[in-house]
Amino acid sequence: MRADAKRNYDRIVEAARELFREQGYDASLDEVAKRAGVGPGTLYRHFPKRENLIDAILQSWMDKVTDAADKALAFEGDDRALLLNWFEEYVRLISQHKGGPAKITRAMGDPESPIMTKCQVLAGANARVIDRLREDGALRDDVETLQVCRLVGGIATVADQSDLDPTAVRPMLEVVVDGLLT
Amino acid sequence: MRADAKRNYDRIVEAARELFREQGYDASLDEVAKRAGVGPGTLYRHFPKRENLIDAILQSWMDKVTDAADKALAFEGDDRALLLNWFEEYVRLISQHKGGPAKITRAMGDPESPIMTKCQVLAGANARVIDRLREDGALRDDVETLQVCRLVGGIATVADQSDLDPTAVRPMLEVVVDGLLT
DNA sequence: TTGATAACCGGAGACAGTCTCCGTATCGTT
DNA sequence: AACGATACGGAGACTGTCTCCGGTTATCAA
Repeated sequence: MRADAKRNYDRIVEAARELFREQGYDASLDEVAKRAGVGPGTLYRHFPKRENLIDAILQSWMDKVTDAADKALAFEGDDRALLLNWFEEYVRLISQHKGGPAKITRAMGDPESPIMTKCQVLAGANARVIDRLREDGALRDDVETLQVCRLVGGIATVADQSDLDPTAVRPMLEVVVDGLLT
Repeated sequence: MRADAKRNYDRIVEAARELFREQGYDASLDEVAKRAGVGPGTLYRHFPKRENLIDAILQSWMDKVTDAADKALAFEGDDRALLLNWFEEYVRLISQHKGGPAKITRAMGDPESPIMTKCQVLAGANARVIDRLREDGALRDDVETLQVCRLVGGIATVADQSDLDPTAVRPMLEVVVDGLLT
C-alpha cells in the first residue's frame, strides 16, 4: 500500500469514527469524505460498502469485547447476576453508535456482511459465557448461543430505535435471563 | 372532501398496500404515486409523511388485532401455551410487511407518530392478555405491558431484518414466556 | 537525478428518493 | 354558465449513493 493511500485510509477511518459517533451509522458517507479532506471516489475505493468502513472502525472494538467477556467470567456471584451483568455489557458494547444494534445483530447471520468476522468475535465471547453456565447446569438445555445473541440484540435494537435509557432495558434483560436459567 | 380527492386518496392507499406488500414499508413513495396514477404532489398532500400512509393501510388491521386477542383469551389450555400462542400471533400481526416490526414497535412510545393510535390498539390487545394472566397469578408481579410489547417486538424486529422463519422465532418466544411466568 | 509506470486522487455527474411550489384543471354551487 | 374553492401534477430543488476517468503522485530502476 502506497504511503499516501495509507494516509488517506487512516484519515477516512478517523473522520468516520467521529461522524458516526455524532450521528450514528447512517451518517452521510460524502460528509465523511469531506471531513477527511478526500473526494468521494477515494472513500469508495477504500471502502466499497458502508459496512467496510464500519468494519475498520470496529477493529479496536474486538479487544473490548473479549475483555468484557473475561470480566464477566471472573465475576464472583450467582449465575443470575453474572448473566445479567454480561447482557448489560453486551447491550452497551453494541449500542455505542446509533444504528449499531440492528446492524451488528443482522450481520451476525449474514455471510455476505463485511463485518461478519467482527460479529463472530462477539458471538464467541457470548458463547464463552453461555457455555460456562451450561457446564454449571444452570441453563436450560436447549438454548443456542446465536439465539441468545438475537434475543439480547433485539432488546438493544428496540432500545436504540426508541431512545430508551439503560434503566428501561434492565427489566427486559431480567425477563430473558429468568427465561434462560433453569 | 371533494369527489376526485377521495377517489385519488383511495387509489393511493390501494397502490401503497400493494407495493408495501411486495417491497415492504421502505418502498419508494414516488413509485406508489406512479402506480396510483397520480403526481407526487397529490400523494404528499394527502399523506405528508410515510407513516400517514401506513396509518391508512393499518385501518382494517385493527380489527384483526382485536380478533386475535379475543381468540387468544378464548384459548383452552394452560397459561404457558396461551401466552406462547398469543406472542406468535403478535409477531405475525406486526410482521405482515417487511419493516413493520421496527416501525410499529418504535411508534409504540412515540406520541408524534401518526400510527400511534393504531399501536395503542395493539398495546391494548396485549394488555388484555397480560392482565388476564396477571389476575390468574400466573405472571411475575413486576411486568409492564409496554415492556412485553418491546420484548416481543424486538424479537420480531431481528427476525424481520435477518429473514428468519417462524421456526427460528418460536424458541426465542419460549424464553420470554418462561421468563414472564412465575 | 531522472524518467517510466503503476497506483492513487478527486470531483463532476449519473442516478434514485424525498418533498415543494405553483400554474392549471376540476368540482360543486349559485 | 360562471365563479370561487379545492385539488391536481409535474418540474425541479435537495440530499445521499456511487462511478468514471483525466490528471497527479509515489516509487523504483537505471
